[in-house]
Amino acid sequence: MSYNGMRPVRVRFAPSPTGHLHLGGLRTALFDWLWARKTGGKFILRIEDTDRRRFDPESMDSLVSGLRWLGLEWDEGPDIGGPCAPYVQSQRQQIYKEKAEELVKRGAAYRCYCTPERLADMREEQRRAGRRTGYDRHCRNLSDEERSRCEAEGVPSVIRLAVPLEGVTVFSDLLRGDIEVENRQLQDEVLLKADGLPTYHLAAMVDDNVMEITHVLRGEEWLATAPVHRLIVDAFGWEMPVLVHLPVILDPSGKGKMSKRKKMVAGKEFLALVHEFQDSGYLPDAMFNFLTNVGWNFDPDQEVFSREEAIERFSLEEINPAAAALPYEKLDWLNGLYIRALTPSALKTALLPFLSRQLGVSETELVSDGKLDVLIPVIQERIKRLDEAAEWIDWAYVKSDAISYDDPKLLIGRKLDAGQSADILRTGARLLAEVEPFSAEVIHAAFREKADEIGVKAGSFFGPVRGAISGKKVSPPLFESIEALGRIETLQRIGHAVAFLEEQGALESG
RNA sequence: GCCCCCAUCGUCUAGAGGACUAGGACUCAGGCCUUUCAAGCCUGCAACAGGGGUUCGAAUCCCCUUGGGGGUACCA
Repeated sequence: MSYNGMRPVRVRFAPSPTGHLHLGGLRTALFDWLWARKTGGKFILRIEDTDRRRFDPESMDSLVSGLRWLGLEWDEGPDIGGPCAPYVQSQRQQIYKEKAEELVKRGAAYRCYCTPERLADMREEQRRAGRRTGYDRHCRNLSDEERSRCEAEGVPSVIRLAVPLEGVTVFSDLLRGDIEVENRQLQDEVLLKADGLPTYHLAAMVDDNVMEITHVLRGEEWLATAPVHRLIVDAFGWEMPVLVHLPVILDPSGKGKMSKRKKMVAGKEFLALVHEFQDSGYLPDAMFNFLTNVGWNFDPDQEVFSREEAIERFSLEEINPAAAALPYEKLDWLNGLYIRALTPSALKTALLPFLSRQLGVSETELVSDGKLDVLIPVIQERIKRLDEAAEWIDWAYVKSDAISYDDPKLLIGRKLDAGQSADILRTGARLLAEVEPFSAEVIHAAFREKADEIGVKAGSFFGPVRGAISGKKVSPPLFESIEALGRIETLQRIGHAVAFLEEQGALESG
């Protein structure tokens, strides 16, 4: 597939390095990538760092690592170069300056000498008068004498676009069709700032042209300034790329654009930054699957699909122009699905950094004992995020005397009293002392047999043991847990539990 | 305020005039399974914002209202 039947597709993700990459940006990049891969075109990464004040040096890492995390490799970009290098706008200053001057010569733009103070006063006055705010075009009508006087005095200036005073500007959005805007609603936007750097309006149009971008995917927040971009492109006599304004991603309340700032909704803090999702243990494949289905739909009857399938089916025309909130619960569900689809060994690898951090045990130590190999397969279907694993198995990584039995119900079997529960625990301990080999399967069989023999329900038997070894009411399956813990440690914990029950009993009767 | 965009279950969505008694997924509720918790399976609750047109026929087309979102910087 190609643009105009001729040009190969070239799309670009053009973030500005002003902070951490958030999910909205990642989704834009994802759709760019999908389109490039589908069409056999190029996916380009371009850094739009034309705002010196908002520049954040750390954001480059965030951008790059976020994109890589999702697996969106680019074909041209700052780090790998390409035919249109450099791909960092601050390194392309000269070209914007020339292009801006060119527009001035053509009469499509003009120098403006207004100070920021005058602009601020003007806006203030407009606001007070209840009028529409906007540049009053003071410098558009400067006489030649005034102009040369300003130049002679060295008054700092910007270059502004000379928007037609009348008529309408029409541009086309792939998802919304033709959109018509009256020129009198438009501003004489600044193209080149006083510091010599371009604004987005100029820089993006110039680069999109120079880099032969065929499709521009960007956030819906750009829709309002698209007519200005059309005017700029026309002034140069260039061809307009296909515009695709992606719906904004709303915060979970469904109100307002998801921002980088932390926000609480329904008493819960929700994630917005890519690295936060990463740190919470979402799998890249799950995130890819999830994000692809927000604003676009793979198939109403198939929720889970591979990258290849997504590339195969993706189409720009099918993108839904309506803003959407992220279905976070669906993400959790999907992530759980992907976790369960992992091989235990792959899951172990993915889990190691999380467990190490949360359990305070080094990764080498975690790998050296065999516990994880027994435990991971049984917690696999119980976790939806990687960061949930630690709380399932933390009891296996503490000393036996660190297990607390404070909750009195912990060691009491269903329909049993404290004395009977202690007996049950002693029975279990006897079994565990002899069983050979010390494996979940064998232990399980032994316990079953004993339960039948003494006429105790499985739940009543296993419950106290579970409490004894884990200190928890809810734990991974009991027999794998026992196997992971090992015979000595298990017997020690049961011993402590029995002692605890006896102590309780003594206190009560005494 | 002004300009622009959008509008199907709580949420993500299918639906491009008759196949709609509006489908799927998540969530939630109930059930089965079961050593706890999960997972799995089954069942259920739940939507075309409102009003006018157009048409034999409208969730689908048009208009208005309402609601929501975006923009209104020498930020992107």
